[in-house]
Amino acid sequence: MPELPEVEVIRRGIIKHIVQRKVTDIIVRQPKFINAQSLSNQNILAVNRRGKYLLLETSSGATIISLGMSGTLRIVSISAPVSKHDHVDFVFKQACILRFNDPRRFGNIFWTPKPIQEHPRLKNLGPEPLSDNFNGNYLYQFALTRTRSKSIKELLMDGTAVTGIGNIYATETLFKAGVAPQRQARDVSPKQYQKLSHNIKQVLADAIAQGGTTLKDFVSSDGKPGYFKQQLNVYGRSGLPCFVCKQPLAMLRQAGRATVFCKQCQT
DNA sequence: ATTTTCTCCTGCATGC
DNA sequence: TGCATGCAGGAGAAAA
Repeated sequence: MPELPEVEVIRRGIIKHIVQRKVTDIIVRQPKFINAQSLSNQNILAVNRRGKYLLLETSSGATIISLGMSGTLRIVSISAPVSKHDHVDFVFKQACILRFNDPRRFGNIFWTPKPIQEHPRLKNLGPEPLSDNFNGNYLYQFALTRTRSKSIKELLMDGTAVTGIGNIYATETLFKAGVAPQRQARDVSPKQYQKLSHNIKQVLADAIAQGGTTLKDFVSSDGKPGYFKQQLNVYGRSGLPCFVCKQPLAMLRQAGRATVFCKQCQT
């Protein structure tokens, strides 16, 4: 499940292969992703990221790619055999193919003319967690003025509050900060928000450095898995002993998503 | 206005 | 062996 770090790892992996190159052909094998055609014959000027969205920018606009749950983008050779769920090929003539594969098809591909940030999917996104305008004070103020009864976990996963943090990293961050996931966002203190925002940046930066988190199927653009999984403290470890206090980790469901946490270490 | 549920979808684990 | 069931989950849309 690509979250911000995985998308960033992919961005860094593909950029050198496709920037300043022209897309000469686009093969769409799944009708859902027909919008990919809009990139035809255009030159890629930049490869950027906004939250979990990847932006292939051209002089007239951008193709916006969301990887959903299971989407991957790989750089493969022109003659690479097509396999199952290879839904889109962006062909760069005599260079390579940027290949989009997505078994669960939760991904999306859009085209937007300039200005890119006005696209409905991007317009209402909160700040980038790794940027300077995301900090403890911002989060605290947001919780106070923009939430009524959201839990802290739900706040971290609310894209309008801060973008790119998914279930894995929200769960991990709360453990690191020692904050119980079910607590009301409004009741978390400024000091704890300070710690949370710091931990968010740390965890995300760490995960990027490790090449992302591979649970089952995430691979970067060159096919390599990420190694952050080895640093996961709680995610996916329900019932297993807490690394700190040895008590079995608890699990609860918030807004439909599983949260694993330690009742003793997180208060 | 906010919160819950539904909807995409496939693959894998479980249970009979 | 194979079938049905359940779950995972990002995020918009619809429903409550």
